[in-house]
Amino acid sequence: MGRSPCCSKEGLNRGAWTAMEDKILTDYITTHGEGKWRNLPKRAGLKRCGKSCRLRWLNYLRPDIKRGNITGDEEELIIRLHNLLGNRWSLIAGRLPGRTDNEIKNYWNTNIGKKIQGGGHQPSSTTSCKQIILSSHNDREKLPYYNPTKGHSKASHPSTHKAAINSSRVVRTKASRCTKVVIPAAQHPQKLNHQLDHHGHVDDTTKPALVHEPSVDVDNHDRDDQVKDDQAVGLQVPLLPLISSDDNYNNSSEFMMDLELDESLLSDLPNFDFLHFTYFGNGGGDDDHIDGNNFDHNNVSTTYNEKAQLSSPKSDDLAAEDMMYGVDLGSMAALVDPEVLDWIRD
DNA sequence: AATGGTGCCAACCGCCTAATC
DNA sequence: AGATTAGGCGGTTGGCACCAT
Repeated sequence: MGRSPCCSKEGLNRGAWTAMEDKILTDYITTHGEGKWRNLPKRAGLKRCGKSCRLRWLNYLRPDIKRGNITGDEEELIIRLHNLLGNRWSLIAGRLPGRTDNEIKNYWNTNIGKKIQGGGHQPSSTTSCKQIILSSHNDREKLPYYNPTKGHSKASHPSTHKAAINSSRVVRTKASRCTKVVIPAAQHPQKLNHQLDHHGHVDDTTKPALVHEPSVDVDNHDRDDQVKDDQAVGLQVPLLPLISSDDNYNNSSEFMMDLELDESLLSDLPNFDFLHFTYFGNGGGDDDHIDGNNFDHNNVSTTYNEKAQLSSPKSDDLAAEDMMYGVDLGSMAALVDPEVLDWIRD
């Protein structure tokens, strides 16, 4: 019944990989391709667990991996995505071609977290981490962040912040297969004019954000395949969705789709505190400022909920119909595409 | 030069979900 | 349908390098 065991851990090598092991693994995968990790060690002649082989390949040996020198743009992107997704390192890594989830996780724990904790962060680019985070969550700085200066003290380790993160306004996602296709609102071409190029800058020539094929497992889908898929359908892969004040809330569906919103994420929407989820904007105080190089916005600080209330009013019956999980879908209309709402109602 | 503290990162651990039988 | 496992993920840790004293 079921599958046979992955591997016996007895007699297997552990710890750091040798150059010879790396070569064997690389040669084998170059010849036979990825996957079948369970049988790979035996076939390749490695005394390693398949799981270990997979990890070594994905995090270190893949030819397309960029190592070290995380740029300021990448750092900003990591911060923004982490702000939205929390410790979903694989999702964050999926938006940073050539970067691994492990690398981003390590970078966060050793660099960004410390900078934020210190409060005096000045990243390699012009925008501070703190500014980026405070721009959307002015109270986020109250959360305890990992302080690496204490080494591996459990008292200061990120794991102790799970509760804080889980209780924060991070959108929680789950790894699951996307079974619905949501066509972005292409009828609003002006909304598609602002995408970030791979340097985090606005690219007015960018094509629409991608909508994945329905059978694609967006969470587990390999990011390189994802990029290939994106390119295959002639779409540029935006590294980060951009909400502009010009677009107002109307492009929120693309915003969510670009973050690979699936059913599970939608199911988490009721837990999302829209009331306090403010737009990134460059108006207001210092802490509410985003570098204009990346966000050329007007002074926007209206919350999604406020936007929703400004949107089309609904009758009581409709309002009742639209209540789901205690959330007014009418209010959510400001956040998601109408077609998405229809689908949720179904 | 020796020692201790700290930072960094590769690798392991344990859990979860989908796949398989 | 239920049991079992592979693959994937985030959390955690061991060990090396670097630096200060």
